[in-house]
Amino acid sequence: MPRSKKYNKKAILAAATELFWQRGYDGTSMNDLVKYSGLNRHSMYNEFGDKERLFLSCIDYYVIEDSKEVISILKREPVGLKNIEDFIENRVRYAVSDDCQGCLLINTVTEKEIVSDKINNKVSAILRSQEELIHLCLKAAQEKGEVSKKNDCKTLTIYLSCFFRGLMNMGKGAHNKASLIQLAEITISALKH
Amino acid sequence: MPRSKKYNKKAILAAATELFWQRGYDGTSMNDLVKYSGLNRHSMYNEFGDKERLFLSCIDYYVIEDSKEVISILKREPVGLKNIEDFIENRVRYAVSDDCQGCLLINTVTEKEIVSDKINNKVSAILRSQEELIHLCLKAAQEKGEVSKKNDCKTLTIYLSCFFRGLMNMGKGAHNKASLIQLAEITISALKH
DNA sequence: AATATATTAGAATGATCGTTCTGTATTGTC
DNA sequence: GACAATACAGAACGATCATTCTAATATATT
Repeated sequence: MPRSKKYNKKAILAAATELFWQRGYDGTSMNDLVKYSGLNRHSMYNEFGDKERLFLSCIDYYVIEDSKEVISILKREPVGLKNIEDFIENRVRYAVSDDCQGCLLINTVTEKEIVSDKINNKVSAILRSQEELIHLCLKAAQEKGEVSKKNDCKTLTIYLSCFFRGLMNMGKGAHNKASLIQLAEITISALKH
Repeated sequence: MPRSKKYNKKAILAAATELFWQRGYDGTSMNDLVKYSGLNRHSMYNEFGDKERLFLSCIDYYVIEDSKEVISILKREPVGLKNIEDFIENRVRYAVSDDCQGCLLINTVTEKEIVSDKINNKVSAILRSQEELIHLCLKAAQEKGEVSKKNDCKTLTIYLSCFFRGLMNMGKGAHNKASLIQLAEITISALKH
C-alpha cells in the first residue's frame, strides 16, 4: 500500500555520523544534518526522532560500522600481544592521516557537561566494553609471557586507554603529527618491561 | 573624572575561564557568562569585546593563573627527570580529583572545527611552548643519564604530550579514575628503558 | 554644582537553534 | 481509479544565540 522509502537509512546515518564526528554534538545543527545528508527535514525527524535520538543512533552506527575494523583486530583469535600491536599500529596510522578527526566517543567525553545523561552513559558503556576487549588481550598476553607481569593487566589496560585518548587528540590537532608514528614502539615496549 | 570601576577584572576572567573550561567555547553562552560572573552585559562587552576576544583573554588567564603551578614545576632549576616526575605526579593527582574538568587547551583541540583560526592558532602555539618546556627537561635528563637515549628526546616529548592529553580526557570521564594513579609509574619507567 | 564616565537592568535586533506543521507531489497496493 | 503512506520544499513556532542600544542611576574629579 504505502509508497516505499527512497532514501537509504544507513547512508543517512553515515552522513550524520560524519558530521557529529567532525563537529561534535553541540556544534552540529539539525540544519547542517539536513543539508549534508540530503534527506528532507520531515523524513529526518520521522525516521530518527529528535536530535538526541539521532545522535544515539549515530553512536550505534559508529560502533558497528566505523569501529568494526578495530574491533575485529582486538577479537582475532587467539588473543594476545599481537592484537594489541596491530591495534596500536592501526590507531597510530589513523592519527597520522590527514583526515583524522579523533574518535567520536572520546570527543564526546569532552562534551560531557553539555550532553544528556543518556548520551554520557551510552558513551562510557561503550568505552568500557572496548577497554574490556583490550583487557582480555593483555590478560592472555601476560599468561603467554608476552607482556610483563610487573603491572596488573587492569592497570595496563588503563594505560593503553589513556594512550589512545591522547593519540586521538593529537591526531586532531598537533603540530608534529608525523612523529606520532614513533609512539607505537615506545608504548608496546612499555608493556614488555 | 570618571567613576572608578567596581568590579575586579581578574575575578571576572577567572569566572569566565571556569565556565569555558567546564563547558567549552561553543557550549558557553554570553548569557551564561554574564550570569555566572555577575558582571553586567554592557560592562562585559565594554571590557572584553566580543565572545571570541573574551575567550582569547580567558586562555591567557588560564595559562598565567591556572597553569602557573605546572609551569613552575617544569622550569625549576636544574631541569632534569625530577621535573618530569613531579609534573606527571601533579597531573595525575589532578586527573583523579573529583573536580577534574580536563585542560582548557586540550579540550579546545576537540572543538577545532567550530572555533576560529585565531583561537586554534593561539591554542596550538601555547601547547607547543609547553611541549618545549618538557623537551628541555628531557634533553637535560638524557644528558645526565636519567633517561634512556634509546629514543630521541623529541619523540619522548611527544610521547609525554600524548599521555597528558589522554590523562586529561580520562580525568573528565573514565569509569575507573582512581586507577589512573598507577599510570605515573609506568610512564616514568617507559622513559628510562 | 557640573561634568564625565561607570554601572545597572532590560529591551531590542537579527540570526540561528530544535521542532512541528502545511500543503503538494509521488508512488505503491487494492 | 481510489487509497494510503511517503517525499519534499518551505513556512512557522518559540527559544536561545551574540550583540547593540536605551535609559536611569551612581560616583569620581574639576
